[in-house]
Parts: sequence; C-alpha cells; structure tokens
Amino acid sequence: MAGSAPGVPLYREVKRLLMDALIAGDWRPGTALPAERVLADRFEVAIGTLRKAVDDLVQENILVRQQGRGTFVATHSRERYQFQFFHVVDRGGHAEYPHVRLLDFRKGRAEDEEAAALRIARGGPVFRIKNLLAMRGAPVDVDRITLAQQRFPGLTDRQLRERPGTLYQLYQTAFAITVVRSAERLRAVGADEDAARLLGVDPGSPLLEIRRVAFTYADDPVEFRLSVVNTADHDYVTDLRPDRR
Amino acid sequence: MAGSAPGVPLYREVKRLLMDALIAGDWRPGTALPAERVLADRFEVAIGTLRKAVDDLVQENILVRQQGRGTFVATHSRERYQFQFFHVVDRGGHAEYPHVRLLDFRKGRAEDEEAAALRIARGGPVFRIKNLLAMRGAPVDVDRITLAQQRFPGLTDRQLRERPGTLYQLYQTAFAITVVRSAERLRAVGADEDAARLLGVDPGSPLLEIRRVAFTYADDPVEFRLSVVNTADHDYVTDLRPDRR
DNA sequence: AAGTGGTCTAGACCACCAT
DNA sequence: TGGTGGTCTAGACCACTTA
Repeated sequence: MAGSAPGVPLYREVKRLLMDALIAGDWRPGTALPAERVLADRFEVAIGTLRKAVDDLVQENILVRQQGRGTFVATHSRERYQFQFFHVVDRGGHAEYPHVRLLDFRKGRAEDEEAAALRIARGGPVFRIKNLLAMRGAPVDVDRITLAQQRFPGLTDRQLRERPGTLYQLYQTAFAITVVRSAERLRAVGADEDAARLLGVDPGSPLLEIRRVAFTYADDPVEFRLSVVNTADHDYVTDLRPDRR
Repeated sequence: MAGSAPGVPLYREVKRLLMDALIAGDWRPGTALPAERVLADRFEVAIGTLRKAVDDLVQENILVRQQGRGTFVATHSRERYQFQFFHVVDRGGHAEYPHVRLLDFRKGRAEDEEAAALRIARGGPVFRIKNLLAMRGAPVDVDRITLAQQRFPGLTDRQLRERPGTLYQLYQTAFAITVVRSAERLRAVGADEDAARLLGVDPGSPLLEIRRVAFTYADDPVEFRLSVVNTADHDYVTDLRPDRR
C-alpha cells in the first residue's frame, strides 16, 4: 500500500480496493473472501487496518461476517429484503414476506421523473413492471417498477414470473447488479381508479405512496419504484433494525 | 476491569459503564468527557478497547467526537432534530426546521395506545400537547404529544411557549431526559374535521399519519407523538443520513 | 506548544466452526 | 485439529484545535 493519496486514511484506500474488486466481480455474491490475514498481507497493511475497512463494508450490508466461517459477499435473501427494503407490516407488527403477482411487463420510454431517478436520458428505453403484492391473501400494495433497458439486457416476463425469490435476487443473479441501498419518499394520496380496483378500496381512499430509488455500488441508481399501499390494516415502519447494539 | 461477566467482551462492559455514568448524570449534555487516554487508564483497559466502546456510543448519537477538541455528550440542536427525527421536507427536498405554534396544553389520563407506548398504567396521568407546525408560512403538520406526568413534573404551557428550540431540547435541559432514538409507524388516513380545519384541506383529504415513540437510554419510552401531515407539497423522507461514508 | 481524537502497527489470545 | 473472525494490548505517530 505504498503511494497512497495524501490525507486519505489507509483503511479507506483498502476499502476502495475491496469495493473495486467487488464491482469487478472478483468475488461472486455468496462466496467467501480470502481470510483477513491473507488480505492484510496482500494489501501490505496491519490486520487491524484491514478489519477497519471490512467493518465499513459490513455496516453498509455489502459484506457479511460469520465468526469461525469467513467473510462473505452479501446476497439478497427474502429476509434481507424484508428487513432492509420492505417496510410494510400488518397492524400487529408481524413482518411477512408478501406474495407477488406480476400484472404487467412492457417496454417504454422514460418519463421525466423516471429519467431523473435513474440518471438516464429523458425518453430513454426502459422496462416497466407492475406487481400486485398480497399479504395473508389480501392485496396490499401495487408496485410499478422502472428499469433502464441498458442495465437489464434481455429481461423477460418469464424471468419475472418464474423467479423464486425477490426481484433483487434476480438483479443479482441474472444481471450481476447488487442493490446495496435505497432512498424513499412517502406521501398520502387518494386512490386512483386503477389502484382502487386492484386493492379493493373505493376511489379516493387514502393510500400511502412510496417512491423508492435503489442504488448499487457507488450510489449508482438502478431501479425506480412507485408503490401504492393500502394502510387500512398495515403500517409502514421505520426501525426494522436487526443491526446496532 | 477485573471480574467481568464471562462471555461479555470487555469493550461492552466499558460501554455499559459509560452509559451508566451518562444515565447517572456524571457528565451533563454538551460537556466534554475526560480524554480517551484518561478514561482508558481509569477503566484499566487499552486505548483501543476504550475507543471501541466510544465508537458504539457515537454511532448511536449519544456521544459526539470532535478531533482535536474532545468527546462530548450529544445535545439536542435543531439540526439534530431535523436530521434524526423530523423527516418532512418540501417537494424540492429542502429541509427546513418548522415553525411551531402551541395550540393546546392540558392534563389527561392515558388512553390504551398511549399507555402501551409509554409503558405506563392505562388511565395514568399524562400531559397532552397539541402543536401546529408550519413551513414557509403554510401549516403542514399537527402534532399531538403525550408525556407521562411523572417523567415531566411541573411542566407548564409557559415552558412550551417560551422554549427557544426543539421540544427535545426542553426535555433535556428542564427534565434531564435525553431522547436518543425513535420508532415510527406510518399510514395514510382521511382528514378529520379538526385536522382539515387546521391544515386548510377538505375533510377526507389524504393525510400522512405518523405514530412516533421516542426513547431515552436503555430503550425507555418517554414520548408518544401522533403527527398528521399534509403531503400535498411535502414528503416524508427516509435516508436523511449525515452519517456513514 | 500542549492536548485532543484519528490512524496504524504487530502481535497475542479467545470463541466459533468445520472436518 | 486447523482455520476463521473477535477481542485486546501497548504502544507510535498523525491531524486538528486551542491558547
């Protein structure tokens, strides 16, 4: 690790190198990284410095440590989706992974909001996915998802229909895109005709509208999602923290 | 640090001791802790171990480090409130501390939901505060706050009216209660008559309802707050992170 | 210049997991 | 038993703040 930039801590440089390797695909999701001692030797830093870099990546949900086993590249499981991205729980507080039904899949051209969120040109080619999410058999949430065609070449509705897990698992396994973070903006709206019909409520009923932008490494946006949630029997919860303490 | 519990890391014990001192009021909010080297000597641990304990408390927003100056007990400023607790921003994304007007202050007996949230007996004595929050002159949010009388002895509407900063600053300075964390549940509702009048919308208009429980040290709940927000021109945003990276 | 937190080292030993 | 991450030590030196 000779010749680092001035003023930048060594462990930040190491973190940068680890992230570069992850972005380059040197270690696939779910696989173990070399042992910390090995990585420390490779980067020619002390073990403590290496660990500090890994600490950061673990905190950002990019790596997962398991004592006695190793350090792994994080994968997208249902559990992870539920804790990190899906914040809707039933009134009792029971978290449950929803049942997802594909309603529509088509190509289109990016509207202003989509283009801005995905940082692509306005009118650029996108995929649009429309899903109906149900919990305990009752429809709760309509998701409209927008993806840049360029990032998901050859995506088909068959992939969406046959996918066993979460969409983010599909992104990861089929397109080597790992979602690591999301930002959401929420507001209350009145149900439009379409949402009212799908969710089984009266038009104009209050619904929770969620705009989510999902990012992969380096704060690169890859998905825009507009969710409309019937909060008659469900809440959006912050604080689903299996972290801290 | 001889005689620690088996299986508990030393830095956790140190963290426990630091929190005990904070709860006991050994260091007042805003004041500096002894230097890390001094604390390490006092607890008879290595500096690295002491730092790891402090790291945790910094991450939990309980302590604040300032290089070259010291480590301080976190205080409640408007900035902190805005980033950690107040998640409403205008559509452009501009965060702005709202103007608060006290509408009502009275004593009452805890309803079921309030009692459960505050972990007090049903029907127990509480204070109820009703505030109208405005941004850029326009009313945006009605807050109904419930506090256990026992935790805030002698609270008066004069204190609320003359308070220069945030409510959490008042809790901290006048009642030695430091809010360190909150949990929120959100849903969309139709405006009732009262909210409609205060926010200047039609009854039944969709509003965002937020239930917040605020906790002090040791996950001890001290405030229940029901907010109703007009999201016509504002959003609730997650991800107001001045942390990480 | 003195004092603070921030980084970095080079180990030792412990707890846990797989075999 | 051997390999992994987790904890802990006892320093040295750097960067920043204050006086």
